[in-house]
Amino acid sequence: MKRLLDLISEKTMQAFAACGYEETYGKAALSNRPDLCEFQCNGAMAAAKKYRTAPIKIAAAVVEILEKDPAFLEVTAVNPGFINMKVSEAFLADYINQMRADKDLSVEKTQEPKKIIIDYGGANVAKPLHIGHLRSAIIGESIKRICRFMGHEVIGDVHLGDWGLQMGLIITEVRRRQPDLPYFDESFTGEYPQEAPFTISELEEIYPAASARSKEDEAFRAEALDATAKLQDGVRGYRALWQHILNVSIADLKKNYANLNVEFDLWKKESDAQPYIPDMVAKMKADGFAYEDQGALIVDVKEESDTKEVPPCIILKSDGAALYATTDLATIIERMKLYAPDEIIYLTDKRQEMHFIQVFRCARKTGLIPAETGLQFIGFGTMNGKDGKPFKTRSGGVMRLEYLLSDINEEMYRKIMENHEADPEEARETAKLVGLSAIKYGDLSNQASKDYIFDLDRFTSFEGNTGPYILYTIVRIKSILNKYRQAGGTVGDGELLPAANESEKALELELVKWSAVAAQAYEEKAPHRICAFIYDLANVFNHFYHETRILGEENEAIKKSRIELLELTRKVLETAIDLLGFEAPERM
RNA sequence: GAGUCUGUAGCUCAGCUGGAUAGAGCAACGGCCUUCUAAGCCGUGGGUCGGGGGUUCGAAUCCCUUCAGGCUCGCCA
Repeated sequence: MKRLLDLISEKTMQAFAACGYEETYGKAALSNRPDLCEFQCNGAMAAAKKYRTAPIKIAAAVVEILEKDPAFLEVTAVNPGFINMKVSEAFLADYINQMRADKDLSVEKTQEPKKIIIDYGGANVAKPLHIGHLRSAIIGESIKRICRFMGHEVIGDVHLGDWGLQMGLIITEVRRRQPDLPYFDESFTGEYPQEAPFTISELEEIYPAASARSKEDEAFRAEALDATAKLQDGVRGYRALWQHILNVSIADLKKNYANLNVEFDLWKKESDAQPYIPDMVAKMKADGFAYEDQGALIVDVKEESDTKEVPPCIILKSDGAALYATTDLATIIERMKLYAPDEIIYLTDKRQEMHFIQVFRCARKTGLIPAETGLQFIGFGTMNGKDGKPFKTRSGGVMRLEYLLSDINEEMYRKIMENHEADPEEARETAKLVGLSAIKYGDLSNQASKDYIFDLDRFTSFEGNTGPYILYTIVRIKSILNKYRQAGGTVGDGELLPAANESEKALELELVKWSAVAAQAYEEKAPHRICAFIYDLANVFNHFYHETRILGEENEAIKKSRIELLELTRKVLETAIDLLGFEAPERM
């Protein structure tokens, strides 16, 4: 379905052409002066130079043609050469009716669906999710949903870190504590127990303990390195223990991500890529890309046009071990083999940008990936505390996500109960939805690439530009629609009449922007565009709500029309927040 | 040192493919609940868009320069 702005542009461009000017000068735009007009065209100023004519004369000639079009309520030429337009209420209502009838609410889905893998989340096995994992999960989930909404086939992959020294450390610590377990008995040939020898809380305590010990105790560290090597070599007992660690961790991670309304299609992990490494390395060597330098195996990825030093991509350390880049490259091979995506998007902290530049260049240079397959890195900024420094708890540690969420839920619950009487059970559910909206909207309303201040008090205050404000607006709408239904009314089968007042027209004009906003959010992979839009939409709606009687309207046709306008507003808002990864309750 | 990102109201942020008077929220102050949820609405005050120069009819937006801060710069992830 064509956008309203494009329909208007067609008219202005035709008018420019009819006056003898190049039609590209006639491109229309949204007004930046809503007090003067709804749409504007500034092409007369640009055309003036080429045609050596006063811009106001050009504008006046164009206006003369546009005035005859019933789509416009008002078209004026203003000095020095602006063309200001207001559309007619009937034209607008007609467009909105078409939008209501459109299954995608006017959003143009892609003509060429791509298969896209999004690698986000950044979770590690055996380590609890903490604040540092929040942005990747929230932004990644939203971008995944936006891509999917635009018609692409999207695969979200959490891609767990499960293969480094961390695993050796845990295994060694478990051995230190429970040396008699069969996993450590090399002569053991029977079936290992089904039950893991630790719970998730124990596991979460084991890793930091092991990490600390390895820094003090040389022998322990050596043992952990040895355990890591043995695990990677496939020693049976260590593999079995590792599998327990995975199982226990993944179950816990799934629960935590579910609480965030984050859902992965794939739970792949670093270890899955390991089988691809030997052949990959051999091929890079054979093709002459990889060579030894200072003991390490590297691939040069410098390019002529570089303005800065791009260090070579290290494939193998001087001790022969694989590292981050190796695993990422092997993962690309695995993904191409298993899924053949058209594009892979990586979402991590922006400080990893150089690493991905190296990996991407290396993958292209060595032919791991065809030229037409896209590789995109999206880096997000740091979450800082109110002091502008990386967010820490009062005691200086990193805060676990679980605690953060339960703190927020508790605070929301308290506020709900304080505001009005509510059923405690329903209030708990509502608190979860509202709390999640607070935290997600707080993050997503900022540009992802910038650092941002994580201010819990502000996010949970539910005043102003916040998630709860958006939800409140939706709840107001739902409440009216429910009352209308309870009184025997039906929703979705009516016609929108031309707007009867300014605030109603303003609401319609805002709704019309949805298609362009969704497209831009997708193009830029920018959820904050959606936030900005729904905040505007909520504002315009609340203004309308305040000015206009809906259920109290006596004229039935007008009442029905307004109900339909509310229903469309609700649909757009709920579609939009779904793309941000949260949802609205029925009441709050 | 090189590269890169950021700098907009007291605070937190939009706007940056050039357009008319730079927008929100918070905080401050003042109104609006017998009427569809006041988690709301309306209003007041608050800015040389870090500084300087340039391009343009027109610059927060593009170019140059300068200052301040963050981040990155071969065997961590």
